[in-house]
Amino acid sequence: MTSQPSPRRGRGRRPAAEVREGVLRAAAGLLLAEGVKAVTFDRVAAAAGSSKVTLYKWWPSAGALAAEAYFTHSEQRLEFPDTGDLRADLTAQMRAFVRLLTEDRTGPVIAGLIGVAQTDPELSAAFSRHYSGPRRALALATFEKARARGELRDDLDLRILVDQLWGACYHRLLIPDEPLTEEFAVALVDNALDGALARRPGDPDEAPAA
Amino acid sequence: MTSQPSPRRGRGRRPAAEVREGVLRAAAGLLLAEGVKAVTFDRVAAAAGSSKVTLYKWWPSAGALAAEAYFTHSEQRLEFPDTGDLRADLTAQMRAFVRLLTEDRTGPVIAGLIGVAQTDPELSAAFSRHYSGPRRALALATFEKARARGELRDDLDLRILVDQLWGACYHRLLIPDEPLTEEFAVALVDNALDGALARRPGDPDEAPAA
DNA sequence: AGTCATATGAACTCGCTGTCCATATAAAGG
DNA sequence: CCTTTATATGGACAGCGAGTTCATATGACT
Repeated sequence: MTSQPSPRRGRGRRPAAEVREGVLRAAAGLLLAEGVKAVTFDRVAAAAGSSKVTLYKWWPSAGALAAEAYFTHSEQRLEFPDTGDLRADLTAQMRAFVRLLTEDRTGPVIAGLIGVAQTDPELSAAFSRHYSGPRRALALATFEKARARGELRDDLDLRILVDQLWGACYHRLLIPDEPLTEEFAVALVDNALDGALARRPGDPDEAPAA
Repeated sequence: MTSQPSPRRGRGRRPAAEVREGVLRAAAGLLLAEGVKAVTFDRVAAAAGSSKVTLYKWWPSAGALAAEAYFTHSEQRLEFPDTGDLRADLTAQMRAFVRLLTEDRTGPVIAGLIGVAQTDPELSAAFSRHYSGPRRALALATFEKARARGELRDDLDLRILVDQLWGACYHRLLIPDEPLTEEFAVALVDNALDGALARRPGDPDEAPAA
């Protein structure tokens, strides 16, 4: 009788894990359905059937709660293909990333989280720790391997390469002056690998501008 | 007494231009002093000594008001050096951009505006129209000229080059996993122009991956 | 001067924030 | 099994901002 987990569970203390789980589930629901702005302490508490006070105890800001809810419930695969052909692997990776960012729900959610992060340090930290950080590290590791294989220049700052590629995609996501497409992803990789210069730098005589 | 333009100007209609000017000035003050979050209709109206109703009539959202205030009062120079040496010009431009983004006030303000824009379509449109759009067009024009001079590859999508360069800077501004420095700007330009590959593509025979 | 357009203050509803209680109950200890 | 302690709960609260409505005062135009 008393061990039944549900029927009239209303008032007093409930196990912390159970409460947290319910709150995160409710927050994720609101986040995916209505966007970041809908994730307020008030609405999450109401949707989860919990008390606002409980939420304030565990999460420093609504943004941090939204971030944790998203990262918890979206189990993204963090994998890089590594076939030994950097251009092919990178192209596949960037296409997948663009596909993720242009999905109906995912794109706006990620953009919204980054947006709120600009005025919510807690969310910013959570985003770096759970999302952008690991991905950056993974990309870097892939580049290290490619460089060890001799595919990349030795004098390159690989971190900058990450900004050139992922940053370009985020740029089109966050400041949508140009469309974010898979063709963009493909051309982006080529640009980054081959460079923009017309004169191939292999030539000893740099053609003078005349 | 009654013709004095200021002392007891309280009640009735005032010239639209004068009101708008005061509102924008107040909004810019709040924006620079306390950030985007401080630019609310309530506070701007109070600071400008105007009525909230007036603000609602002219600006669709607090974000749009903040954007207009910023663009109006920050008269940025929209110039590109064009000495005929693309690498030097671009390096100068990116250094200046990074310097702008890392200024005490400007950086957070721009980041905040982009952040709010993720959930404020009006602000997003204003940002594109007044800020990112013109800058993108200017950069593109510079690249066109460089390409006409033969400095850039003919098959290049120049718009992507813009994303690689400016997008990388915005990336470090908005998702601060790595520092945004002038050294970064310099290396970024080199990366974009020279490419990341170790094999110089100048060779007529493209080395097959085997 | 008279008329019209409109900026104004005040008041209002609503939602969200952040914090205060007293209470009910789960978990731990005897 | 009973007691104690920790804590989740509902309710209430003040404060702020969004967004609207109203009557009024006054600049601008005829």
